[in-house]
Amino acid sequence: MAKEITSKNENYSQWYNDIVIKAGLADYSAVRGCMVIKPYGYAIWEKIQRQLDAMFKATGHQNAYFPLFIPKSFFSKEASHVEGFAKECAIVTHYRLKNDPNGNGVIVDPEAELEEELIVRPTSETIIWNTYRNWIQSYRDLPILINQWANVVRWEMRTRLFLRTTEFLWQEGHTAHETMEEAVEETLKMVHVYADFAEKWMGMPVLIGTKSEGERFAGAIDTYCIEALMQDGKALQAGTSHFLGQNFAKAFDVKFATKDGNMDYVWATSWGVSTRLMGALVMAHSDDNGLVLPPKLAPIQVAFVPIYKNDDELAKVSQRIVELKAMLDAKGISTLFDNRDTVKPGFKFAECELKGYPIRIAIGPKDIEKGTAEVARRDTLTKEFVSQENLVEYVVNLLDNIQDNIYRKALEFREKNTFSVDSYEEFKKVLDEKGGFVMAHWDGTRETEDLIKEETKATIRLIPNDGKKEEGKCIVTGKPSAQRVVFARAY
RNA sequence: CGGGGUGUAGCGCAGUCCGGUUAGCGCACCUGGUUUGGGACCAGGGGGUCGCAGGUUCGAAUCCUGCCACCCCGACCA
Repeated sequence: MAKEITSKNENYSQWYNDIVIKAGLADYSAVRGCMVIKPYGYAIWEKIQRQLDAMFKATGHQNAYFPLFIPKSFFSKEASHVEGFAKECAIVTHYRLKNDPNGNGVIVDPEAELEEELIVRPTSETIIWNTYRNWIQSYRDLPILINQWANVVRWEMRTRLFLRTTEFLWQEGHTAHETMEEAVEETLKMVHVYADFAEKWMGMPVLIGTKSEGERFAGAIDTYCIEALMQDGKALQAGTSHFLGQNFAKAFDVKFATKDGNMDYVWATSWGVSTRLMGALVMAHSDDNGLVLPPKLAPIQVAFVPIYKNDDELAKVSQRIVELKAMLDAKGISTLFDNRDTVKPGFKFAECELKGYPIRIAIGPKDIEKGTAEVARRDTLTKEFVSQENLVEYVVNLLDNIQDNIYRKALEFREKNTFSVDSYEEFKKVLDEKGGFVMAHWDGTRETEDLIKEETKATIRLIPNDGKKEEGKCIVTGKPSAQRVVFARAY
């Protein structure tokens, strides 16, 4: 098979592409900027979806589905929103093809032009708020807590598998509230749901904070986010939650009768994570041998590899594996018995590592004799002989252990790559030599933010929500600052 | 949208500069056998409109013109 992976140190982006392609997560497609998510990759996405969906339901949300197409006029209703997305919208102008009279296949039928063009949604605030107007008359109709799983299209200049593609899958929550306090609370609640998910399920530590003006969602009053650090020292925004104030309610005229008989505009939030999380997952944990998956999101948690020299041995080994597999299955562990006779064990071992199965168990004739099994863990690449009697318990514990260890490693990496600097020179030096998160004082102005971005390519990833107040001076202007903010070069 | 690169079998490539049998190689695939505790070996076999369209020529993967696609780097963005 010869699935050589480019070394991470040699060429990080090639390493990333190699893993995505060779581990079978995704494939390039015939369409520019669009990818095919392959079954193994999609299985991971399904696990992500299942857990997040449960968390949304547990916080009182329901799923619904809104149209892919949005009338162009909706976009002009919220000024900053249009400005944010106008440059990357795909537009439907016609609804019919016809045979080319010159015989060159089909052409767009010029007769079939739409009266009003449709925008392929880059996000759904406009269509949803246009709909909510009809659903909300009184405070009794509130809150509305809806989520949708959908695809969206943003016409990007440059694409990267999972991290940035023209079409991607995501979920977007859109809620409507009676008061500002309630909407703010919802916004914060959901960013914490994301943080919880990232840390407990993906094994990926994240910072929680507020976006600066320059990084804020188009149309939001405040954007909260979770931000993770990738192994190349670049930051990756992994989820956002927006407090939209009354901006969309005003744009779409969504008013409600309050308890005291007045009319008021509805308060809104929206929040989302996308298949970009898949990219984050790859870059957070994987190594030069391939993918490393946290057990909680691994489609296959334990792979069995039989070792044998002849049919007789195979029969004995298989029988034992089937029994052990059944015991693990009964514990809710997803297992694979790799009994292909077309490849050798060594090949299977390499493949298990490439695909990131957290645990691999090899059983051969000697194990049958001794009542043991060779248990290898993907995260540390170490192996140990375990007695078959204790195997189930051992595996159950080991899966937890691996989940913890992956998180701990990532956390350690982030801590080692988070720096505090007090001068602009030091700031640039750290960025160039080490990367990572750089904590520095900032005077809070858009001008300084833009200047730093222009000169160093680093952006303010977030203003920490739990940030310790600390008097200091802006590294660029020397103006007073109340707390450090997090800078980084980002994806 | 700027810069660079690539397009030849499923994948990775050679061949292109300097046109000339039947377009090669490795991996993968198929058949048979031997193998199987870290990416097996031997033998045989199948698979190609050389990205597309024109042109030059007795003859084009190779030269010329145009187009298309994808990747990488940058600006923009989740």
